[in-house]
Amino acid sequence: MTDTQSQATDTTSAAPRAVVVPEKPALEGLEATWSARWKEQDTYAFDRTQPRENVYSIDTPPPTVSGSLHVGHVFSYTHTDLVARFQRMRGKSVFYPMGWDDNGLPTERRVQNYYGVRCDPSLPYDADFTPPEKPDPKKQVPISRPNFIALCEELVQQDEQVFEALWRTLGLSVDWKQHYTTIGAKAQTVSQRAFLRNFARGEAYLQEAPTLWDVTFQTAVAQAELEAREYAGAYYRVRFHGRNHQAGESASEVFIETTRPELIPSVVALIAHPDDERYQPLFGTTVTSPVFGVEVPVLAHPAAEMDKGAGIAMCCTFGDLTDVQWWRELNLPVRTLIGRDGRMARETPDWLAHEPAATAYEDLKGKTAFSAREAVVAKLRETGDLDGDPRPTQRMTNFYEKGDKPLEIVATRQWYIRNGGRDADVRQEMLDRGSEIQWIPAHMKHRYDNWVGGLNGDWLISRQRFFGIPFPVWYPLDADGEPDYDHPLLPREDQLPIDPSTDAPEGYTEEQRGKPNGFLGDPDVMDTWATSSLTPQIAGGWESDDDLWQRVFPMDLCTQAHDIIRTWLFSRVVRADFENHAAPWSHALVSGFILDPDRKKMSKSKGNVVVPTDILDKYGADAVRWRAAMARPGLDSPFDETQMKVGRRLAMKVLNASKFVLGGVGATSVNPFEVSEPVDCALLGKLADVVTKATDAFEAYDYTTALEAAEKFFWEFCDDYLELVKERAYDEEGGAATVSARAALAIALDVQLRLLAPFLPYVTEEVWSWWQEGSIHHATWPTVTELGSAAATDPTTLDAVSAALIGIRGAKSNAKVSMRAELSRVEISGPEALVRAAEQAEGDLRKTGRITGELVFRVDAGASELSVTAELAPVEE
RNA sequence: GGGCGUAUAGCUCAGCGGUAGAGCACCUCCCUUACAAGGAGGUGGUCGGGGGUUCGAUCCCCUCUGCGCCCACCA
Repeated sequence: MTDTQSQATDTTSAAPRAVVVPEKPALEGLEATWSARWKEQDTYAFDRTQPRENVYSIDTPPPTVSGSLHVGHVFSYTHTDLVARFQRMRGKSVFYPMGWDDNGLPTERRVQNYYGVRCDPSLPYDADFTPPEKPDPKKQVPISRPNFIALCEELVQQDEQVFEALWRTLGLSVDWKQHYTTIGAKAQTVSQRAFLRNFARGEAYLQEAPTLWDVTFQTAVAQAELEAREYAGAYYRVRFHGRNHQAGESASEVFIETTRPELIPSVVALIAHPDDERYQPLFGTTVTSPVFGVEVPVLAHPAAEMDKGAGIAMCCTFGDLTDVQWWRELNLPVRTLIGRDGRMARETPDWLAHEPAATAYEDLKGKTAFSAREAVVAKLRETGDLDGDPRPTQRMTNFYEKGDKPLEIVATRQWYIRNGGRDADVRQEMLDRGSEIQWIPAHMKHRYDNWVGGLNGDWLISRQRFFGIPFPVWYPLDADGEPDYDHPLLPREDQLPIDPSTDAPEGYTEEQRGKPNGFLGDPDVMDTWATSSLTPQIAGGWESDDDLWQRVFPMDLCTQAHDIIRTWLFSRVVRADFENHAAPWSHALVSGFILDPDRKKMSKSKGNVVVPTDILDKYGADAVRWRAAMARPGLDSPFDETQMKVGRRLAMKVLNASKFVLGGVGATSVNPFEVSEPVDCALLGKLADVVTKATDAFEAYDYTTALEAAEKFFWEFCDDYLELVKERAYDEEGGAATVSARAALAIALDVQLRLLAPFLPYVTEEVWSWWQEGSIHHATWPTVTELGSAAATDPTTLDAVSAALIGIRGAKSNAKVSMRAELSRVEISGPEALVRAAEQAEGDLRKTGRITGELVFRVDAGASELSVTAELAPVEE
């Protein structure tokens, strides 16, 4: 323990402290003052000398720095911080790093818009390049890949400073020395090392296969990045022609329904369900496609649904994922027409080389899917093979979550990591790992199980982009200059990080790049998730700082909102399972979303985003944190600005009440032995219950209940107890009763500040600095023991006294007189226990209620609660 | 279509076997030397509908309905 800690916890010392209470305490400026002080004093530094059992380690989501933060982020990150601060006060050395996700497509897009450039990898590096002064989004300047990367790195640094400033203002107790970025050297080394190991163990593999492809960004995307959206389309009923076969009675034509007639030239089969009576005669025969006259078989497969469309489907390579399944399971040929740019092949493919296909295809060359559709439909009308009018439909279509055109399926060579999508054993392993984690709230585990159970393929990690971590892989070229993908060349781990586009593999020289018998660097980069799936390893010093790693891994907590369970959370489980044979953390805390007041998700496109800096400026960090803490784990919560005011009022009240206790009354002695009066003991008894409740709640990650308990007590402390003992505490003559009140006030304040410190780090730190040494954030979390024997007092005494006081105030309020009005007679009646309890505070009630006449306590055996009647003293004219 | 969650005062939410709670809003009053970006007091709900279990249900079970989210769905 440090010096500051032992001083702060020295609550039995009665020695007077130098107390400096400001004349007019204010919330304004607290963030600037204290966040600077925390930075300067390294208040939240991780003490890495502590053994694992004294460490609490946290894996936080690295925010996408090229994106913008909204209140939802602020709330979710606050939730993590609440737990971090609680654990720190409980005596744990908290490992709380922060990373920036600066890698990947979002940064590329931001750079393109910000500077008005685009990456053209075919261009040479230009050392003198400066971006255009006025970026023109319509005329982006093409620049080389190294120039482009340089701009990415530059902009990302600016963005990161803005983010760090925001997090510091919010008061996140991050240890900024434990900081990382997903494009940084540390992340590159870890990503490449983990990849090499996955490859060596067979968990990562290269495969040419149909892949979901975004034609705008021209990159492959993973299942986890899909988003199903409504998309307008139409059903076209199209005739295929039967061939002359021996069963002369069978249909000479068959109709299919399709929403993508432009794919007719790439049809490879018609497929119906094996049990479908209607198509039994056709199985094993062939039909020819309309317009193009290509002959294809009619096949049976159970994935065909009888009640969908015409019950018989056209299988094209590739229109959708069912096509991929049929292609794979029925061994169909590949007839790809739509290319990586989303356009139809510019050369006539061989299966369309004959007539009438060749002529028909001439018009489709190089067209987008959309215009090709129009062209094919026109031809179908000409030949009469379109039956009836197209029927409009809204259907769900897969999009890349960041894209705005439907995904195509293109056969490409990609890197995959096994995740259970194709292997029941691996899948079960991942489900088992999920069961090792304690989910908060518990039902979020269903999301995880649901996702893992529904995987339909391995995890595609390669992206055909630029600003990302390269694959540490080269391929040897044969005598013809063709790459041998089956025998990749790999670096040693001690050479990492490497860039295969600038580094040459061992045994080769740079001159051999791209030459026959030379080598080729893998041109792709890893997807961001392939790196952020390793945040525990990156932050925790895996394979680079074993001492640290042993102290922090597996981690205690990961936090995230529920939308990234399928991506970030799951992918970290996969990586840690393969590499470390462990779940990466013991607890997963899942935050809900902050919705707009209409309960819609906030999004930039809807224009309903609340900018965090605005509300931080307006209400202060403590108020915003208070509101965040009111959102329980996993529950979505609508944003309501008026609630910030409530948090602000609490923060303000802490300042004022503290000023009164410390400055006004001058109560600073926190010696529990001085507390002797029954009411004062009852206060501490009640406080003991609050401490227990808040502690239990926090240990169960229920920060909201911990806050509610502390806050409720605090308001009662201010409104009732403080009012009640004010006069006695002020009492100039002193005496045991005064000493008792002052000690109770000081102890209660001391404890309450610590209970509130995780939520309101600024005001509590400010007040702490008036009378205590060191930071409150290193003070120990309150315990019942420190309250002394008074902790055992029955708190109902205080409740009875409060009820009497409220009754007295109620009488005045009903009479519409000032609280200062004097009372000539007051009678407090009710059940014996309550009356006797209230009677113990007779002096306090008399003074506080300004009772000048008689104060009668009368037992009314029939009553269930206290009642108060009061007579006003005559007012002098 | 599958899964999960949710339905309590005008709003945001607690409660979860014993005839309803908080904060905000609203109404009334009070400038009481900690606090007027305050304080005191008060109005306000057949706890989504229907069944069932129980001496008793907002709380447990079944069912229906609404809302939200996740997944699947391109014939």
